[in-house]
Formats: sequence, structure tokens, C-alpha cells
Amino acid sequence: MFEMLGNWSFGNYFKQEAIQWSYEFLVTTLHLNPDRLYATVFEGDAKENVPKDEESFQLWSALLPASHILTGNKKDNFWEMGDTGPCGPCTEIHYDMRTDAERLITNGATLVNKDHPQVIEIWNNVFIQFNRLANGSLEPLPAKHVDTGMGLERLVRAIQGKSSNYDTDLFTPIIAEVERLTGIEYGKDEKTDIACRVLADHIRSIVFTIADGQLPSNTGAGYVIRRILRRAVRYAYSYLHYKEPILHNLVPILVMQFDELYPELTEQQAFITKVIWQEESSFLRTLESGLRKFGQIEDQLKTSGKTDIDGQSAFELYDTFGFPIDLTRLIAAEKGLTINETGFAQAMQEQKDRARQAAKIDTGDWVTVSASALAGEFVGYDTLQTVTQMVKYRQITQKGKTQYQIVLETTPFYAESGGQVGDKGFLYFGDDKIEVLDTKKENNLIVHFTNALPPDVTVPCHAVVNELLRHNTTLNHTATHLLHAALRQKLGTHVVQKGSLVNPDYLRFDFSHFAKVTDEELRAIEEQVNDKIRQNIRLQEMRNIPIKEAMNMGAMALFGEKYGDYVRVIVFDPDYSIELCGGTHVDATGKIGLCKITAETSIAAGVRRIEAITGSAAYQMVAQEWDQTRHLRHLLNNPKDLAAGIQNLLAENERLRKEIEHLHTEQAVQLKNNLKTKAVTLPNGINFLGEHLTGNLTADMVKKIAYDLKNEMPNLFLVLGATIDDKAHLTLMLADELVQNHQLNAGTLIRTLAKHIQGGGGGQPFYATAGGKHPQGIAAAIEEARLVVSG
RNA sequence: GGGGGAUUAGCUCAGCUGGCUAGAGCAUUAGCUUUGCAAGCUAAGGGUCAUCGGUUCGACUCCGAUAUCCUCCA
Repeated sequence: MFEMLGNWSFGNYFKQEAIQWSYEFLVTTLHLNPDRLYATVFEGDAKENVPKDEESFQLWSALLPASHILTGNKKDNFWEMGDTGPCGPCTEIHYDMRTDAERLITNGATLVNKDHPQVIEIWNNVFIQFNRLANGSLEPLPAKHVDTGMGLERLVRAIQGKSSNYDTDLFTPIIAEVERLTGIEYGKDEKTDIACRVLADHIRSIVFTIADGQLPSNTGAGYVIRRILRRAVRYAYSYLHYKEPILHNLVPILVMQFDELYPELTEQQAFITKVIWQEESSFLRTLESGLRKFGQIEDQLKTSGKTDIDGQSAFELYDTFGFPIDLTRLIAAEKGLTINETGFAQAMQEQKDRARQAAKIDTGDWVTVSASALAGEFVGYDTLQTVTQMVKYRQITQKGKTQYQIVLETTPFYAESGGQVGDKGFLYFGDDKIEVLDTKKENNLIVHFTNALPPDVTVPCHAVVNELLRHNTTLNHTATHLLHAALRQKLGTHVVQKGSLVNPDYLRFDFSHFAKVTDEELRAIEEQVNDKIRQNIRLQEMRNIPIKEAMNMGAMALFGEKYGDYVRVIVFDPDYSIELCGGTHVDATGKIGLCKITAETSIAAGVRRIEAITGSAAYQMVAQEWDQTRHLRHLLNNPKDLAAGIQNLLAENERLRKEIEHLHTEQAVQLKNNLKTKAVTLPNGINFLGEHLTGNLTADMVKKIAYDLKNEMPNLFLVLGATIDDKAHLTLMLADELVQNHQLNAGTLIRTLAKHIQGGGGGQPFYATAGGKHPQGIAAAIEEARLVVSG
């Protein structure tokens, strides 16, 4: 994990400047020794039909001696984003940090890209100049770009002349704190040293990513944080023997280190600490349950006399219980056990293949219909339909389903962004009507998703947005702004947006706040929002104003969100709500009608979620609730206090339930006592009792009678018949002595008896039941039982 | 988005291949013990076994759907 420094150029400058400036920065500004610098350039690849990067080679030749310019293969010196898309050669800058004595013995050029710990790559300049098509061929890009990436830690190490990244002052304060907390001294033992470094390194990634607005989760970027955090906890757990949350204790050091450069850390310190603590704690719980599972696996091995944990079990531990595989290895080794690594790898591969199969998308090349400078211009703020022209389209296939992506010259369709979902609607090409299922942005291009293409893609296109859906979405978006402002007013300015969803049905707003929002606060917030709705505040929309100006107005921007130089500002009362926003809004707040908060929940440590509905949806809900309450009142004969009335009802119901249970028990006891007197002692000493019970009985009552009789009468052979729910029911209960001494088995016996009632049954040797559809046969069944035991 | 797993008393969890009248520890309450406390002993209360449906003579256990949570992969 390292911090990458760099900057992009989109057509502003290319190889000449990038290389020149790289050299200047390292040698003139940072005073690195040019004798120790090496550059690599792409050697070319005949198979791919890409030539050597001669241009970069020439440029470097003006700066470095030939012996310091090396060529590299496709793996090291060619960058690709994926199977298709932009790509190009790159040039790396390496730095030789060995001592002069060592440098005399071995030529540094032979150590570049050889994983030598002291000859390290510090900078990579990628020159994006090709576009790879689906058929594998390359075409030159009209505009060429530069993407530079420099490792901060390695650069600092080169400047400070340290032999390891971890000896630079980026890490030493954190490692010192780990030493203080764990009481383990750094530099004494390779194993604990590695653990200290892992902690120091990972905590930086975690803190910065959370400050950037990411939270640990089970998907996407959030999952990456979760994994990094867990790796750190695992190292502390198994090597530093620290079994409690530790990472959150390191936050203050980082905050101090970066206070000047990143005030965001200071501002969010409490929040970041809480999130980390929560995540650590929950992972430690996961580890605990994993250890339990491990114990079970261990027991099974012991009883079967094996010492090899099969791959499936190891994988289950990892996959289902989240127990890290290297921890399994470690613990297994401690207990003298081994893991079937092949089996584990295989199970892992199967899972990966499954996921890949499910996510596989086949993307075709764009087909250009008409060249247009306007491609994808959004006109949807002002109109919901327009006549335009298709610019290009392509076909994509996922899980056997084919869809099309269409780009128009101008479009009224809003593409999913800023939490607001994409528009739906129709595209009319002459008489052909194509449904737009969704609209998304791709590389700043508005892309319409459809299931079909028109027969003629060149005819003019009449693009029409679904007005009702857009209208409802718009209400929800404006309500979101009003809500955001209300939250900050009522709860405090620590409230920061952490996520937002705006669709036609409802709005969802996630924000940082430490406690549950109380019912009173929620009510106050809702009132505030509705107050602003009734004030019918007019929208002030400013398109394309410089970001500086917007910020001076006090507009709320999201940290971690990228904004262009020019932004759109949405204002509802300059003293109330000013936000940078690309979404669609009502022209006056009164149109929202009503906003009703429907839920307040927690979604992560320190993050709350509010859901709300507006407009007719809100009215419908209120009306329904009203009807329902009226109905309830009516049912209870209009009590003064509805809640109390229901509570009484519930209590009464519970009391009656218990009373019935009690009566059933009593009835059963009585029935049992009556039955006792009807038992006959047979010549062979068996106390036989066979009865056809009548009356209103439940299966549970019969069961209780049988068990009670067994406890009270020795040598009992009990057979009971009953009719329950119009079905015949037989119960057989045998004293333990009979089962043991007379080899009787209730389970097998009842199957014979069940024939009389045309049914089947079974059970244990001393107790069995049977059911059938012929109640008239019960007497015969009891009679047969008597014969069996008399026999 | 695709797998796997979990959901049983207030809490932490047992309950194997359907049938031992749903259990343990902690917590609660009462009694005993103790000068008092900590603790100990004895007993009691507390469960729609997540929800809904199905299979079966019989479902905590098997099957399906739903909900919530955990976890892995992308």
C-alpha cells in the first residue's frame, strides 16, 4: 500500500515535457543524485505489433548517459486498462540507493527491475497514445495523454537516504506508538517488526480513505478498506498478541502528522476513530467465532486420527466465517496440523470462476453514426423532449442478455449522478419506438440503455423523457436539499453527507452523526422541511459559475468529490440551502406538497440513514395511515387511548392463552387419573392399558398423558386412540423394562397397528405415534395390541 | 452482481443423520448462608425455536419463499 503522487495531462503536454520535467523535479528541486538515476523505455513487441518507444528513448538520451537508459518488456513498460480501451508505453525512473562501495562492485543497470531492495522504481510516466479495439488491434488516439505515478514513500526514502520506507519519518512516529501500546520493541524480531510495519502502513490507508468518504463495507471500494483493516488487525492479533482493538489508537498520531496538510483528518478525527473501532471490534468477534469453528474441525480430525485439514474445511472457515487463511495455517502449525493447500486453492478458484461468470460483460466497439461536436450535450434542465440525432451506439452482452448503449447529439435524459437515478423514457426514430431503460454517464458521455436498435439509425430521433417519473424524482431531490439543511440546523454542522439516493419513489440520505436521531429531533427536522415547502421558496439556479465563486457563497461541497472548474449551484433561500449539484429541481418548493420521513436507521458506525417520501406518495401514505387508525379505533369502540387499548388486549390475550394451557394440563391430569383405574394386570405381569379417548383433545395433551402414565405406572403397556381433527391418532408408550426384557419396540409395533386406521407412523422404542384416515379402526388397533402383549 | 452461512430464554450459545415432553452458562427474582459486602447453596420465572408456506403419523431439525445479519468472490 503506498500513496501515489501524480498528475494528468489531457492533451496539454506529452513525452517531451513529461520527461524533461520529471528529470528537473528530481534533480534540480529535490537534489537527487543524477548518477544514481536510471530510466526504462518500452522495447516494443512484435507479436502485438507495437514499435519500440523511440521517442522517449531519444528524449532521455539528452538527459542521461546511454548506460542509464534501459529497455523493458510489455509487463514492465506497457500500460493497459483492460482488454479494450486506452493504453500505451510507459517510462519508469529508478533510483540506486546502494553505498558507493557496492555500486563500484555491481553495475546498477543490472539491478533495475530485479526486485533489489536498494534499487527502486520511484516514478512511472504512462503515455496513453493507443486505443485497443475488441478484435485486439491498436489504433492511435487523436488526443494523447500522460498519467504520472510517483511513490511518495519511496521518494521520501530517496530524499532522506534511508534503507527502508519504514525508516522515514512518514512511519517512525506510528511505529513508536505501536511499540508503546503493545510493549513490543521494534527492531528485535523480524516477525514482530513486520507486524509493526503492516500496522503503520495500513492505518494510513484506512484513515485517509475513510476521511475521503469511503466506509468499510462488503462491496467495491469499501470492501478494500475492510480487507486492509482486517489484515492489520490480524497481524496485531497473531504477532503482537494484541487481542483488542488497537488501530483506532493510532489515529491521533496521523492527525498530528498531517494536521497542516490535511485539516480534513482533524475535522473528522472523532468520526474516523469511531468507524475504525467499530470495524475492529466486529472483526475480533468474527475471529472468535472462527476459532470456535476451528476447534470443531480440530475435534473431528482428532476422532478420525488425521492431521490434515481438508481444503474444503479450510475454505469454509475462510469463506463463511471470514477466518483468514494464513491465520488458519498459523494455528494449524501450532497444533501440529497441516492444511490441504491444493484443495483450498481449488475451492477458491471455483468461487472466483463463479463470480467472474456472473459479472462477465461482452462489450462491442462503438459504431459511429454521425460525427458531431455536441456529442451528448444535456438539455434536460429546460426541456423533457427534443429532436436530435444518434451519434454512436454499441452492443453489450451480459449473462446472455443483449443491450444497446446509445449516445445522442443532445439529450433531455438525465444520467445517473449525484445520487439521482437516470431518466427513463422513449426514443422515437420515425415510427419506431425504442424504450430507454436507464441512463448513465460513461467518461462524461451520456449513454442511453435500450433493449433494441431502430432499423435505421441515421434518421432523426425524437427523445422523450418519462415525465411523471422525472417529476417525482425532482420533488425528492429538492426535498433532499431541504432535509440536508434542516439536519445541519437541528443536529449541528458535524452532519456531513455520506451518501444519497434520489429516485421517483423515495429519497434516502446518509450522513455522519453519532447518536440515534431522537423522535423529537426527527419531528423538528420534518417540521422545518415542511415549513420551507410552505414558504414556496423559488429556485435560484446558477449554471457554469467558477468554483471559487460558488465556495465564497458558502455552497456545500462534498469532500472527496471531484468538481470541475465551473460548477452548477442550486439555491433555495441563500440563508438556508446552497449546494453544488447537477441534479434536477422544482422551480419553487411548494410543488413538493408534503415531505414525510419514513425511516431513521443506522447503516454503519457513526452514520445514520433517513428515508422520506414527498408529493402524492407522501399524501397517499398519510391517508392510508389515517384510514388504518380510524379502523382500529372503530374496532375497539373508540377508546380514549388507542395504544393503551391495544396493550390491554394483548395482555388479556396472553392471560387467556396461559389459562387455556393450564386447563388443558388439568384436563389431561384428570383424564390420566381416570385411565389409571382402567389398567389391567396381565398374567405375565404387564400392566396393560388400552383406551379410545373421546372429547376435545390435542396431540400435545395425549402426549403428556402418555408420559405421565409412564412415570407413574411400572411395567406399563399403553395404547391410546383418539380422533383429532377428524383424523385417527394412535399413541403407544412402553415402560423401559418392557423394552429391555420383552424385546418390544413401540416404533415397529405401531406400524402394524396403524394398518387398522389406514395410516403410518413410527417413533422411538418406548414411544411412538401413528396417524390415519380411518377412525373406525381404532378399536381394532387396540384389540390387536392387547393380543400382542397377552400372546 | 454471484456463492456460503446464521437467526433457539434478557445476553452468549448447545441441540449430530426428523421422535430423548426445548437445554447450558451468565443475568433476573425469591429463599437460605454471611455482622455487612463479594461470593456460595437451593428454587422459580422467562421461549410464537426470525416470519410465511410445504413434506410427514410427528419439524428446532428436511424443502421453498421472505426478512435481517455475518462472510467470501467480482
